[in-house]
Amino acid sequence: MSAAAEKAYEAIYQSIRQGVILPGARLVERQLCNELAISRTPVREALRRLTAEGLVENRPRRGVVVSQLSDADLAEVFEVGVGLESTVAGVAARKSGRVAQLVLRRLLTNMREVLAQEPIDAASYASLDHAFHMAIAESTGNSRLVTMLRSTCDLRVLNTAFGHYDRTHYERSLRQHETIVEAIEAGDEDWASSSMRAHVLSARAAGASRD
Amino acid sequence: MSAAAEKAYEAIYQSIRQGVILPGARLVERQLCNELAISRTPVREALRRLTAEGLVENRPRRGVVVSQLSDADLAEVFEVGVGLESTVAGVAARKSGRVAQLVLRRLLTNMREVLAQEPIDAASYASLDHAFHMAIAESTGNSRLVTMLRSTCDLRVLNTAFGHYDRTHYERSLRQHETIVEAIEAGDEDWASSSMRAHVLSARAAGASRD
DNA sequence: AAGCGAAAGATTGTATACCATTTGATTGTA
DNA sequence: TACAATCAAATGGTATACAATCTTTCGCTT
Repeated sequence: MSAAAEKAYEAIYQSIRQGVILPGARLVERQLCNELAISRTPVREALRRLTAEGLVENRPRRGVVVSQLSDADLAEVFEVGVGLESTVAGVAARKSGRVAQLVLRRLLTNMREVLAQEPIDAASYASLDHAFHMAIAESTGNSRLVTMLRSTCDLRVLNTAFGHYDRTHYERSLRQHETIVEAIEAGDEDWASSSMRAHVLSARAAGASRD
Repeated sequence: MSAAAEKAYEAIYQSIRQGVILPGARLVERQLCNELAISRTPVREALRRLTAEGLVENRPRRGVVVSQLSDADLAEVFEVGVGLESTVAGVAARKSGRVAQLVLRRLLTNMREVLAQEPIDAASYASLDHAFHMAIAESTGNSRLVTMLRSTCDLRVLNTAFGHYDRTHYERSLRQHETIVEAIEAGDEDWASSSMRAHVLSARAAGASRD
């Protein structure tokens, strides 16, 4: 993807992830062209890429809308997430190196600091949580795992954001994160895989679409 | 994706999967336009989609080439495959219905018939094997699992095709398929998941990029 | 003869024009 | 007033023209 198309993708992607454009909203090509000062071709390219990643849906001849996940959709995403994340954690336990593990430790520290505040800054925690999961994926050195996980994480973040989380939930999440890091540092594949699985399942049980 | 773009995608996709276009080959947009009698826009759209799926790679300003997987790439694909396929099998054990299971039985029968011949028709078995794995995925009712699995299956099929398989390998593959179906029919998630995992790992061990 | 450099050709990236379909509004009628 | 038919505006799909960049080749110099 080249300059203009990349610019369009990044702009739209960030707008969706940061909630500037809400689920259900319609994306009109010519409108995006004006805002970004580029032509339709790269805009369409960006939209198709977002479609492939599941962030938007393409109704033929009717334009694209930001994906609005039904309960069934969310269940699908979690089903993929449980399998994918536990696989990722297991591989990370086998293959992650020292520097990657230091990054994870650093992220844990930052998360603790966020939870030390009152009230809790949900957006900050969400951002750190996302970074945490992606850091584990990247530590596997498997670019395909990274891509797939990014897709499911983005989808989970789409229609929610720790809305129902209280302090208890956050602290449980942090404890689980700590366990996962310990398992990865120990190089214990099954332990890492299982604790990540438990982590994702508990997030689903909490009714949040994200952990 | 609409008419022309869909046509382009399907044509290029099939050409790659059936080996009409070999890995490493360059795909020139104008040339594809002439062959398909459509303009560049839908051709480019198809190429981007294939890029997202990993079947082709896009070198900016230098065109797209059919993906040629290195050993490291293949290892990545298998790492994803092991996790994804075992997840799929587990979900299938929980959710697949009677008709889906009958389809699997039918595929087993067909595979047995292929192996009853001498010499073994590798292409036929490969086709049935692919259908088998995709049928399990579809029986989960989870469209996202289907999409992801299709991607990894296609990649595995890309640079090989049972080249190193002898009759022993084929028969082992068939036995494993039978076990997987039994586990799914029994509704036993762990059994299904484990036997699928074993199946994929044994395929990797056999040195083939496909099972 | 070998190597470097410039120009020409080929090919991708971007912009725009045109066509087909959808959407919505307006007007006429029951 | 309610409904339906029709027409206009909006918008996505496709084709094509233009620009930027890469590749290759040909010629010049050493």
